[in-house]
Amino acid sequence: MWPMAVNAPVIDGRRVRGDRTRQAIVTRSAQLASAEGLEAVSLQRLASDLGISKSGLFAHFGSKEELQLATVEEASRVFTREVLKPGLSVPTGVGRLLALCNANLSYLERKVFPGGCFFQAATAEFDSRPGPVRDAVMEGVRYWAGSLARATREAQAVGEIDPKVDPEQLAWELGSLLAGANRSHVIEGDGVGVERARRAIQDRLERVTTSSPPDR
Amino acid sequence: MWPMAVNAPVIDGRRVRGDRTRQAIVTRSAQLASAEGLEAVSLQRLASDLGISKSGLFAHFGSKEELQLATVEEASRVFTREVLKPGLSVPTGVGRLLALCNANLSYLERKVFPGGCFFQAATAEFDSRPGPVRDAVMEGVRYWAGSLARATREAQAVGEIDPKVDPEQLAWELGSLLAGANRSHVIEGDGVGVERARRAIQDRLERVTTSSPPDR
DNA sequence: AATAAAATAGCACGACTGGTCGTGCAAAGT
DNA sequence: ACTTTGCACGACCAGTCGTGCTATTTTATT
Repeated sequence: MWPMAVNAPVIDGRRVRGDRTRQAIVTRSAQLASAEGLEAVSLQRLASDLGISKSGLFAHFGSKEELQLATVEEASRVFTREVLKPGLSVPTGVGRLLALCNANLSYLERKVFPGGCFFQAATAEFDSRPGPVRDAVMEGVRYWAGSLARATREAQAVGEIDPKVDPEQLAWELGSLLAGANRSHVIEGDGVGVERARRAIQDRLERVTTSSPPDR
Repeated sequence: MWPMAVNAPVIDGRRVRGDRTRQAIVTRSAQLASAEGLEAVSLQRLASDLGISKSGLFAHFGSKEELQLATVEEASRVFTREVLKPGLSVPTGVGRLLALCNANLSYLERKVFPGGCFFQAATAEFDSRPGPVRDAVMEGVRYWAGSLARATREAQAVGEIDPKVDPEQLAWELGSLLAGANRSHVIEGDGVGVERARRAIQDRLERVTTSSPPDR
């Protein structure tokens, strides 16, 4: 009966049904928003899509902005689970850097969000619109960029990347190539962009990787 | 008095004022849409911004979709004037390829569109929304990607780029780096992203440029 | 100066928006 | 068995959306 019940958080026996509904709402909201935009997903649209009433949906959030914030939170959880966690499970070094990139590309290929990367869509939509939603989106984006940069610095620190390269610059380039993969993947539909990004990243990393560990 | 009147097309003495108004409308529409999105710019918003009535504005277009199409057309004209024309004025070769990239970066720095590249914003908004507007946006995007690819192939044909590199791959990477510059420029506000892109492109081109013309 | 035509303004419409209200129902606690 | 609590519902609000229809003003031609 309950649509898209994901996690039934039976904390101490209370608030079972409501939380399941709420989880289903933010999950579907994130999916729709990745394709159509956060603002384009109206309460009516989302409610009828889930088979519930608009007011029943709205009761879970004090305002539409809070629904949007909850949606961004949900997207953050998904991104962490699907990209950050698998990437960071690889030991520090060029391997981890590559794993992060590949996890991102895989997350695009598997269409975890049907409209491509949620944060890329949300960034384009809210970049020039100040407010709490924009701040939440930006926090996610910055965390991802920071993770790439940190992984690059660490790979350099363990001697696997030429000490002459600027790690921030390298991380920026990798991030741009990954973003380009998302763009191509969404507008072309096929996997050409992802393959191009994979090759570009492989090339770029090979060029800065030290052939052998320094002191051994 | 007339805001941003560009071309006053006094063809045979008729339709002077109306065309100026129409031009002012699409110009402002493109500016606003680059920052807030094409759909977010309502007729009311645009009309009051221009100091005219909503119905007076609407009379110039049969529907909102036609206004959006006219806006995309205007953005195409601006992009051609500000990026394609200056870039293609440089002779074929790596110089032209670099000129195209630099023209794009300059167009970002000069904030020709206050919300960053119009087509990048429009792509993100309409990528998953079929229709004439999406088609028009995609045509512009594909033309730009095609121009980059053609310039790359030509530079290779005149022997300035290593014949072993895949020109489509190289052009894709340059396009992604330029898109990354726009993203950074919009969300960070400063010129760091543009500088990163400039350096990355310089590096990437230097690496594939043949040190001297082949047969001489 | 008179007239035709074009451009703009005024107004109202149906649809939809985010948001509030009171009500009913099902489960939990006593 | 009775009460309390939480969740979802339908009806409704004021406001805005795009879009027509009609009037009024402005311009060009005679």
